[in-house]
Amino acid sequence: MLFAKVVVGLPVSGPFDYIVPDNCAEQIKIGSRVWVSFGTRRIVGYVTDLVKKSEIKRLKPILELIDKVPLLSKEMLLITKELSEYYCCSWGEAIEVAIPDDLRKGKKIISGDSSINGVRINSDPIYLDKKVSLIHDLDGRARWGVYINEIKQILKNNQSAIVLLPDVHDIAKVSSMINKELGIEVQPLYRKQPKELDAWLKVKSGGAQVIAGTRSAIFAPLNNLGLIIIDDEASSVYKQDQVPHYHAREAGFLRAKIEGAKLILGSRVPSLESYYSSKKDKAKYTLVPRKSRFPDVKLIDTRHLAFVDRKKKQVVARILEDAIYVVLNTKGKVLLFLNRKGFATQAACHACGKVLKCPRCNINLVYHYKGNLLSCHYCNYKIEPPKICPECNAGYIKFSGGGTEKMESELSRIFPQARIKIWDEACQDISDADIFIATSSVIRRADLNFDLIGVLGIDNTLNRVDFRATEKVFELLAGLLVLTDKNILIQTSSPTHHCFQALFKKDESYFYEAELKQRKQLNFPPFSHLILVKLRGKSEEKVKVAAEALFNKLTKENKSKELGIVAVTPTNPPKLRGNFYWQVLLRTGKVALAGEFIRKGLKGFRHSGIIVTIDVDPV
DNA sequence: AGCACGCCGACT
DNA sequence: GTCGGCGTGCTC
Repeated sequence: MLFAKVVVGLPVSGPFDYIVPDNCAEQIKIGSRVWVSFGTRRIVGYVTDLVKKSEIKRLKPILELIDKVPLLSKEMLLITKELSEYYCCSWGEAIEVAIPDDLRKGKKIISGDSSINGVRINSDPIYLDKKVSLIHDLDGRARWGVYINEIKQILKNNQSAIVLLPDVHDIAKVSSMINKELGIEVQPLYRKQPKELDAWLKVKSGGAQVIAGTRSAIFAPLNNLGLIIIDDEASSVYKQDQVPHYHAREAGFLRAKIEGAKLILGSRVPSLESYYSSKKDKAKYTLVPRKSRFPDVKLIDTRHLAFVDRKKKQVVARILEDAIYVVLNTKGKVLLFLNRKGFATQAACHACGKVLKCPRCNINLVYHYKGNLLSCHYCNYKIEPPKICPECNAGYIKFSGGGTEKMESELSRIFPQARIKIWDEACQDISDADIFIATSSVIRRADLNFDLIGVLGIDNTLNRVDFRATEKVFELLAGLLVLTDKNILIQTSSPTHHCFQALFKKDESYFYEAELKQRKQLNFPPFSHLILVKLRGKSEEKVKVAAEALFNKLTKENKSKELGIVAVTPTNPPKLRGNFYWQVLLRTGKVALAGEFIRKGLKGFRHSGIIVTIDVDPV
C-alpha cells in the first residue's frame, strides 16, 4: 500500500494523506501534481512525499496523476517549504507562486510540446564560491560590467543564471545587452507574459541558460543554477503585496543556499538590510566609486526663511528662486523635484470646511488640473469636482496645498519668460523646456543632466509615520545625484538630519552608519523583524473590536522575551476599497518562533466577517 | 479559499 | 409550513 502526502494551494495547513491507486503507483513521484477530492471539491494537489503507511482513518484516493515526470524538483520543494514557514502561508500557496498559472489549474504538460532547441546543460555539479555579494554602484553605470563578467564565468562552467529586475520594461533592454556582450539568447520570464507556460517549460527542459525576469522569476526552473543576480535590490516591488507576502531577495538567499548558487545584489542605493548583511559578513561588500563629479548640495533651512517668504507662503524660497534665475540666464536646465502629483492636496468647502474625501478610502481627494478631476491616490477613484459643497449646499469648493500642477502655475507667475513643463514618463529629453517639475518617476532616467536641482516639500516624505521614511528620502535624493554634477538645493526644516547631511558631506556611508545606529537604538529592522497581522472587514466597529481582542489574546499568551506584541492600530489609510483595516504589530528576533506563535494564536481566533492575513517583514 | 451545514426571519 | 440569509467549521 502506497500513500501520498499532498499539499494544496489553499490557506490550510497540510500535508493531507491520499491513497495512491495501483494504476499510478509506478509513475507517481515526489513533486508530481495530482487531482484530488478535497472536501467537496476537485482540486490540484502537489505530492511532497510518498510513504508506506498513514495515521489517518478515512482516506480518499488520488483521482488522477497529472505529471509522470515530477514538476517540482527536490530543491524547489525545499525552497517553497522554507518560504512558507517564514512567511506564514501554506506550503501549497508557496508552491503556486513558483509555477505558471496554467500549471496551477492542472493543465497537462504534453511532452514534445516544448522542444529542446537550446543549449543542453551539463548536469555535473561544479564547485563554486558560494558567497553573497552586494555591489554598491554609486554612479549607477558600473554594476552591469560586473554582472556580465559573472554571467560569463557561469556560462564557461555550463551553469545557468537568473537576472532579476524590478520592472517588466527593463527585461528587453537587459536581454539585448547581455546578448550583445555574450552572444547568448536570454529567455524572458514573468507573470502574464504571452505564452508564459511555453517559456517556463522551455527553461525547465534546459532550453535557456540565462533568464531575465521580475519577482516570480526567482523560482525559474533552471537546472544546475550557478548564479542569481538581483538588480536594484532595494526596490520595494520585490515584495509581493498579496499572500504569500514573500520578498524576492529573501527567496534568493534561500535558493542560493539550497542550490549552492552565487547571489549578487546590486544597487545604486542599497537597502539597509543588505548593507547590514555586508557588515555582518553575510555578504561581501563592493563599493564601485563615483566617476562623475559629486554635485554641491546646499541646504535651505525653511525655519529661517525671510519673513516675506513665510508670509506669502512661498513654495520656492528666495535663495532657490535666485539660483533658478542664474541658470535661466545662462540657458541652463532646472529640475524641481516635488514628490506629489496633482494640483492641490486638499479640496474643502469654503463655508462649512467640509473636506472632500474618497468614499472608499476616506482620504483626501487630490485635484488634477489636467482633466479637471478629483482623484484618490490609493484606489484611483475619480469624480468631477462639485461646484458647490455637497455637505452644506452653500459654499464653493476651495483648493489648497500644492502638487506638481500647482507648482507649475506658481512658477509661470514667478518666471514668466521660462518654458515650464511637468516631467512625465513620456518625455523624451529636456530640450523643449527650461524648468522641469518632476516626481520620483524622473529618477529612473540616468541620461539627463541638469544644471540645478531644487528639492521641495521633501519634509512631507521625511515626516511620515514610517520607520523607513528616512531611507525613502535618502533613496530619492541619492537618485537625484545622477541627474546633475553641478548643484542641488534642498528646502527642509530639518537640515541637520543625517539623510541630508550625508549628501552635504558627499559621503553615502555617513547616511548608512547614522541610520543603522538609529535603527539599532530603536530596535527596528535590520536589527529585528516586524510582523503585521492585518484584519479587514466591512464593519469598522467589528474590525476594531476583533483587532483589539487579538492584540489582548496574543499579549496574554506571549511568554517569550524574543517576541514583542507592540501595538494595535488602524492602518494608513484606515479604509481601502470599501474595507476597513486594523493591524497588530509584532517585533521579533526570530521569525520562525514568532510565526509558530501567531499560527497557534489564530487557530482559536474567530470573528465573523473578519479576514486575517500575516505580512512578515512588511515594506 | 470555498462549500455544506445549521439555525432564525419573510413569503406562497 | 419552507426558502434563503449568512455565521461557523472543515477539508486526508
